Amino acid sequence: MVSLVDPWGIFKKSVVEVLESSFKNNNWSKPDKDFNFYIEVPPDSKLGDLSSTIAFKAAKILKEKPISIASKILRDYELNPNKLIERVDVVEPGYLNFYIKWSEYSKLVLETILNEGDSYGSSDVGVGKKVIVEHTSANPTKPIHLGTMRCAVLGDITARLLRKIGYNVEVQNYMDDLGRQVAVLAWGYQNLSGEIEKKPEYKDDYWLGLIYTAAAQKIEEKPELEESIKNILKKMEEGGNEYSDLVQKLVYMVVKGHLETAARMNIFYDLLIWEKDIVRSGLFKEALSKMLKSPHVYRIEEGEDANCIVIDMSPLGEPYKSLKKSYKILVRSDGVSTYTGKDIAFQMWKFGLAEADLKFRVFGVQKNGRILMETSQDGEANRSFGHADKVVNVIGYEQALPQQVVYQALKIMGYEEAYKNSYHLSFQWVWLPEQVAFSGRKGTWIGFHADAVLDKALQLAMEEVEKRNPEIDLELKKKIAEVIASGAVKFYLAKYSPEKKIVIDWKEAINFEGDSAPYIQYTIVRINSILSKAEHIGEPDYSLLKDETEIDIIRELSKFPSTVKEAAETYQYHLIPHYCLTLANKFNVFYHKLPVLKAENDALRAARLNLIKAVAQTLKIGLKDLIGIDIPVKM
RNA sequence: GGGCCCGUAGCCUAGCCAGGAUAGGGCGCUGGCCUUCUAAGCCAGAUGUCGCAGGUUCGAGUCCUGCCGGGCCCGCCA
Repeated sequence: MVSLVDPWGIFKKSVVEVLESSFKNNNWSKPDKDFNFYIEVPPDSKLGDLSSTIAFKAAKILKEKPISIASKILRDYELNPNKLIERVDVVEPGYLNFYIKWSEYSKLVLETILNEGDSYGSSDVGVGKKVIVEHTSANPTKPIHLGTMRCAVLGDITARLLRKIGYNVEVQNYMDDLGRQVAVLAWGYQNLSGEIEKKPEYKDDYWLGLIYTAAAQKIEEKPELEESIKNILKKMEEGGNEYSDLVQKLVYMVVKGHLETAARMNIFYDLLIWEKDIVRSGLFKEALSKMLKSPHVYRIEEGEDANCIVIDMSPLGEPYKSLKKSYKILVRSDGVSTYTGKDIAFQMWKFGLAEADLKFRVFGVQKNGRILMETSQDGEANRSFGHADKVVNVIGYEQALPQQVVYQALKIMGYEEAYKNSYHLSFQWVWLPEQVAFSGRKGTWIGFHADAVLDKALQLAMEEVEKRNPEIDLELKKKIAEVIASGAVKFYLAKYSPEKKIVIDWKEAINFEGDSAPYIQYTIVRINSILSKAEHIGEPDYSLLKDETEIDIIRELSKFPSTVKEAAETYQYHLIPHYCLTLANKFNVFYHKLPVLKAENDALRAARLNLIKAVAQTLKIGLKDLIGIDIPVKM
């Protein structure tokens, strides 16, 4: 970490100091210690860079008109001015508007950005702490569809953001290789792989997905096939037989496909976790023995749930949320753990509250060079996994209640820290046109799986590149088209807030104009093109950057560190795409208005060159480092 | 029956948690800008009962209550 300058934060602090000292001066008391002086960004920069509505709030308590309170604050300020503040205006009926002293601020902002380089926006919030981000966790029976991709994109950005603010991040992908669905896949592979031809262009996950869907439909039609599925499930549980080997082989084929798809969007993982290994590691048994130490976890002796081990949720109020009973069953009367039980145990493992006999080995090397590990019976113990200080689970919104139950259970059992540091990053699924849900069983995913969307985007991007840059060679064209296509799709999944349902709209998903990744990519390429023509940069005089388009850019640039921090700490990852769009737009407005290379004099030319360099650099951090979208060399 | 989420122009969306000054963008539509740094861009224009009704407040898209519409969840299943 080089340095951690947050210019906007510094300006805001200056404003707070002005208000604070005036309060002290007038002997006004603050209503509470978190009192924030109601500082906000005015609707128009003509009304200041920051403003405060404190006078309205204080008016009630002091029984004085807002305008007179504001005037008193202004008077105090004028006796003790701040070097970053140009002036303070009092506006009817009582606003206090603070204006930045740009001659000082521009220099601070631009020098900070150019000095810090790629670390601009970094901070030390998470230094020395580890966070686990679990995402994707798709059923390994079919290719990833756009909904799962949204999960992956969301998780990926979360991981990148948390890394940016200093956390040691471990990205996990949890695979259910024991469920009924994989048994159905295995049955299909044995009985239907003859009729569903594997065409050369099919990826394994796509082909097996077709088989899975066909098998699921067949089984639905002929319930008598249920017997075979049960048989396969039994064999899978026993392990060490032809069925368990087959399932492992098929699941590996599918997951490799998932990883390839994710890699197309620059999404990578640190650890694959197989449910089978969790079950065999004895994790649940160990966790359960710890759970039983809590007075709220006990065996029910009689009644309909006799012989079940449960956790009493009534300390949270009875009944908790919409649960029908005041307790949740952790172990069934037949001694088998429930999903809730397993989830609690796994969450405990993530925090290092249960160790179990989990072993790890190398799965492979990813496109970005990072090694991907997996759990395995044949691996070795490795204490570097798990033991997190904070856990983010990126899981669909429909699991809001079960996730809450898991976290609340930690609290009830006395793991207060683990409870406080568990976060369910919930998101709405992607819907097919006409509000049809993605379904593996029904096969509605076919044609809308992530690879298909990316392929279609690639084809359209290629046409665009062909049209706009016919002179460049084919290899480069392909490379550029790929970056544009995957960027467009990833950005589409990233720009909406997670609780909004996305109904697939091809025009929006594969959009190269407007609020899109290519718009930002184009802006960076455009700046790089100017910079490459600049040859020399003289001595800049930043105080010459006086045009409102230049000021707008500097103001926006300076907000980057605080935006990153806010996005990471409040999990509002879509703030980053929006930030990039806003900054790119401000640059483009400036670009059309003022010349850079042919600026009136050398000092201004140098200042503008550094200004646009700072824009390109910040956009690159936002787009490439935080959203994980590459920048083409040419567009 | 209970709980959670969403409802902002023809379509998509930001703003809502921490209430303030003319509700920001994008797509689409109309018109303009490539003999000066890449037009995947920029400028101008039209399009809004912020789901509805109350309430709190000097002030409500934002907070509270009720309702309407849409999605989801409430199992010894996974």
